Amino acid sequence: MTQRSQPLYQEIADELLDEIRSGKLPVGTMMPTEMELCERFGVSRHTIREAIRQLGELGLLTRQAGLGTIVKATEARGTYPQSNESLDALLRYPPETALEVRSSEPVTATLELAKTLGSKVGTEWIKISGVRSVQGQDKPICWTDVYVIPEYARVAEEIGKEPVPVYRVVESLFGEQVTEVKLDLFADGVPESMAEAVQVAAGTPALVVVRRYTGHKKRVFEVSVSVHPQDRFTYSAELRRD
Amino acid sequence: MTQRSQPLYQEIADELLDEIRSGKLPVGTMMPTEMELCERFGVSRHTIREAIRQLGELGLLTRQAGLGTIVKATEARGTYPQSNESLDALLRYPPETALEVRSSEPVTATLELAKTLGSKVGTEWIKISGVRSVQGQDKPICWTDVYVIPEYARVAEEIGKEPVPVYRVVESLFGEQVTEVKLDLFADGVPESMAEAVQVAAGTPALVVVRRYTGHKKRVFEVSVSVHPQDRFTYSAELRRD
DNA sequence: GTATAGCCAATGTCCGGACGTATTTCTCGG
DNA sequence: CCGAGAAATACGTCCGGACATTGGCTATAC
Repeated sequence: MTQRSQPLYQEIADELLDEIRSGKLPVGTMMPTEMELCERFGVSRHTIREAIRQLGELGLLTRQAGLGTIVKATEARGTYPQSNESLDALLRYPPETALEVRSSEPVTATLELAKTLGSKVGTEWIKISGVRSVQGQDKPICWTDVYVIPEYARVAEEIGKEPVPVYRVVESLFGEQVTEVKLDLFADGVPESMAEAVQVAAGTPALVVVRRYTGHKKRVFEVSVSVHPQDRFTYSAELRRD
Repeated sequence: MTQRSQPLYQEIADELLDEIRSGKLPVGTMMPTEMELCERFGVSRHTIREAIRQLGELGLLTRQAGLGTIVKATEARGTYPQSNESLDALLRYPPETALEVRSSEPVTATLELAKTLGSKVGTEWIKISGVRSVQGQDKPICWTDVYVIPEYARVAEEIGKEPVPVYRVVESLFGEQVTEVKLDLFADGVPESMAEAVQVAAGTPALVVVRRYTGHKKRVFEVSVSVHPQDRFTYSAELRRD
């Protein structure tokens, strides 16, 4: 029976993939049912299920008992995963750096700040600001503004005691686990307000890294904005094909 | 039968996972055979295979016909995958942009260039330079220097004809498939040599994105260095816990 | 008009069986 | 003792069957 170079289920998966890619089975539409595919290919339900499973694992289909199988995408999902690393490493959080808190205060989100925070105008936050340094080095690697929800105001007292990221302090004090992080990197000039603290001239090119942390309560509970003057920090990533 | 909160195969997978984690089934050793597990748990081979498959998909086991099932790891791999996206999207390659080639020439890697390229001093490259623009917009979003190995010099003639990334042109002309990309992002000032082309003042803050492409021949075949003046490009990523 | 219950369709779980392919071990012959 | 072939072991593919769970639609009752 299996005298082919590929198993039957793989051949069927490939054929269905071609149909998805060609638009014959468009994104958003229902696939034929398992029974219809059994008839069409003249194979058992088991083989069809395995073929569908292959496509599902590629992220092309989603299946719902009672409803059916829906085409979700035309291309295999991230076949180029990030390397296997912890969240800290994935975020390229500067390792072994302590945040030296310079100020801590409640703020209300203006239009511009709301855009940065990804929150609504008028929302309340605790803003904790300071410089982050690598131990043993003269110049700070960045200025950081950390915004946390008022419920977690107490982290301000704990930050800086250990060289750990703020989200880990939140995690340990309040049990809020990170489920998602959104990351933005862009170029800007170092604002005058923080130039002296990081020991550069105002306007010096800087890499700005914004990290928005969402927890299991489905809300953004922390946003950090780090301003790295040029030559102090490089964000690096490695993407590998399986 | 299925009056439990979890399917049988999931319960068995969980139990086996506990044994792997506790060291009762150490990394590097053989798991019990399918038949042994059928007897032990009093279930069908199908159910055992599904349980094993779950652990296999987590990267904890590898299976070999004729040999058996080997414990490979004690922890599920990378629980913080990058979001499900194609390579283009993962690289945050500016979409629908065409590279307008301004120059193309052979270069020899100086010490500084070798550092950027991740290659040795003295190696030969073809340097293809130009601006990248979004169709319909006035200002280019970046200046790009693309370095390819001399073997792929011919891409210079093809670049810019379609709004596709250079590595895709290489792929289609020469069949070299990307297996790995290393990505660096840092801040710099726009050099005087490219300031006019991107319509900013020299020294303007810029996000510099270096992408190094390795192919299946295990060598870096392309390096691109894009200089994005401030306010023209943001690199964004989303990391989610499963 | 709305809510609820029932029915049907579609996927999910689990059983059993048979044969194919890969790997290792054992046996027999030179 | 060594090599070749056969047998045993273990996973991979594929078939068939049955029942459970999920989701949507339709009909009926209030």
